[in-house]
Amino acid sequence: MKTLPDESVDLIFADPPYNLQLGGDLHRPDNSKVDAVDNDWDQIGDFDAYDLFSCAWLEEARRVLKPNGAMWTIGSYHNIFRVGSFLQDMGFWIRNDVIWRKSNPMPNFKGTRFTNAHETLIWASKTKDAKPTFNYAAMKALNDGVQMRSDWTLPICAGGERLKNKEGKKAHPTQKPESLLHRVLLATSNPGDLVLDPFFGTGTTGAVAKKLGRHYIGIEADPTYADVARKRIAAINPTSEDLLQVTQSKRALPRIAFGSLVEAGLLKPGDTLYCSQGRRTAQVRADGTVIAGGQAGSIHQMGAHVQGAPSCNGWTFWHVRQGGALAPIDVLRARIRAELQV
Amino acid sequence: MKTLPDESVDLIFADPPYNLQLGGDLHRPDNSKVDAVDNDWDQIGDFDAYDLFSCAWLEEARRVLKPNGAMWTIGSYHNIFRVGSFLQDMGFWIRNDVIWRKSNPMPNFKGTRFTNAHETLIWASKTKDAKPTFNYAAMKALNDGVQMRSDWTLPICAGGERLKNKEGKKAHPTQKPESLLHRVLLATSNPGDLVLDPFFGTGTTGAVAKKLGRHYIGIEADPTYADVARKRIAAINPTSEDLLQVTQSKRALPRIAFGSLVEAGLLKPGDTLYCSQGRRTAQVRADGTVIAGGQAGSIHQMGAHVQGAPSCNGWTFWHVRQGGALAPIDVLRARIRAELQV
DNA sequence: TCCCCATTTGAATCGGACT
DNA sequence: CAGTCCGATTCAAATGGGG
Repeated sequence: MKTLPDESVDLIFADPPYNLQLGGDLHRPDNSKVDAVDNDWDQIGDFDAYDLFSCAWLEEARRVLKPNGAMWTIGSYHNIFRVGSFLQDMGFWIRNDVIWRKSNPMPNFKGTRFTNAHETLIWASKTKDAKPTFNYAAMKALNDGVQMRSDWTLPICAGGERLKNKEGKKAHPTQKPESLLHRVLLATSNPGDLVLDPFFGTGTTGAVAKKLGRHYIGIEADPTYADVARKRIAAINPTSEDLLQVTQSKRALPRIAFGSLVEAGLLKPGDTLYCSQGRRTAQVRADGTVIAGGQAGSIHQMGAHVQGAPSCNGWTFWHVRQGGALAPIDVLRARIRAELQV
Repeated sequence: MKTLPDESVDLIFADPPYNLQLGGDLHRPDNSKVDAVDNDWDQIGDFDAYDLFSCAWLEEARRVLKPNGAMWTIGSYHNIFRVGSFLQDMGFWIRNDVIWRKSNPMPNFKGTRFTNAHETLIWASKTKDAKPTFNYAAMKALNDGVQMRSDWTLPICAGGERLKNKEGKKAHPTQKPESLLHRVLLATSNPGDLVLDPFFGTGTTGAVAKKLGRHYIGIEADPTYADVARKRIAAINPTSEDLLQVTQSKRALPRIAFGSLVEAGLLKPGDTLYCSQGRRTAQVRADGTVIAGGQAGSIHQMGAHVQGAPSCNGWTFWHVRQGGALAPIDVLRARIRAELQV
């Protein structure tokens, strides 16, 4: 990076080591072992060492970035707060933080935390007054005609896209999906621009840059990764129709948990639910379970329980009293759905 | 906050001002503890005051929080990276960063950025080794039976929930939705706990705490906001205690020794246990150990032994013959537990 | 060729009570 | 405080084999 001239690149995408601090081995409930990121390159050290490392590469990034260039970084809660603070301290101006919302994250196997289902990207310009590229209309088109939001729901890199080594194992433990880079490059660069990735890995940034007609520079310390990246990018046909591809955003009908009704205040803990006849009742608890017939469980389980049935759709079985009459709780769900649809 | 005793609160929810630069109406507290700031950062002018302010209230928060208490903060990209870094520097241990994904955010009117559609929360414990409350099973129940993720889709505070002043304008510019606090308090506190909100505003934290049977302390500098909060919370009827019980994790259930089953006569020495396929067997001994694969030990040890697995839950691995079919010995444990309840 | 079911896997700061 | 041992704990998507 030191060899690059000042103010020479249009966009930097940096996926630095996260400096994960893992304990012992982690096993799934079926006793299989999780293939964790325990590579040496991720073990930077304590916060002081990581801060020194971060400042060093960020200073170089700042030097080589054009005045109106785009600065992107990605990270998790382990490192992103530190990187974000340094960006601000150095005078970068944050335009957005963007959430990569994983559609298929790894679960929390021990039941100790929320599923770690996202990573955070930061899009910054070099200064407050800079005029970085932002292809607003392209983003809107990519998002079915409505403004692109700061949360992007994309699957993790798997299947045929995931590069394997000779042993059939993943070639890199943290390969990013091309869809993510596609959106980054399409949004904040133009064809012919020069893109720099100082942590190239297996070259996702280069692959997408080539497909989208951007030039690229990739820096990678590990020769094995660099070799994989070279072969990968060489196999890409730059004149293909890939240039026209856009990732489709899937907008499935959102699933609504019964607990959402309690959170939203449409139902309160202690409220009574009735069957359509009004003879069976259930009481709502704070976590979205209900008590009926002396047991606690979901609206579906307890609907089945009081009927002695194998299953039950609680949304249509249980009712609330509305102005003297009984209305199925499905009408409350419809109200939540209406709010969620922008 | 200075008047509160050390290690006295179970949960802190802090919604600090997001940025000194933008509002300009952020006043540094007169009693800010400058000597507590031991960071040696090379700060850029505008962030200095905000950092001093942040460190001051975070240090106090750390002092009053119980060793196993929960620390929550919320913010946007303007301030959350700084707050998150300070939390780490002070020794807080981040458990999750959580994304509040707004279903109805304000659009970006000028088309210059992505719609700012989320805010970031940080859930941290006081130290790495702390054992904070996490109601895993309740969160899973609230999310329709699947593990709660780190991204929460909830609408912004609007409609009847949004407090208005006499002129019909919003009483507070950044009132948080009760649904957000509901999830925070339900996940990481228990009924009877003491919740502190050092930036109380119009009292959303207090309102939800009262509804969920948590005690609360709210600190608010602006008397107008404090007045709104007092009236708002006074109008709330607390929920009766028994309905605040939430789905319990199995870890919270009383522990039953396998030997209890032998003592109670549910199993006899010499009885045979089977794996679910019936191919592996074990023999029960009088002291609650079993013999399998030529060795003797606990049901867990022998379950792991015959599978060649690192560990095993013997309660679900081993079965007994009941009327021709196989049933896990866990059903026998359930019978003992039911008797203990009486 | 298609459907079904079992298997595999992904940036993870992943337990806790008792001796 | 370290060691021991009980025993709780997973979701979405891709892959691959059998019918």
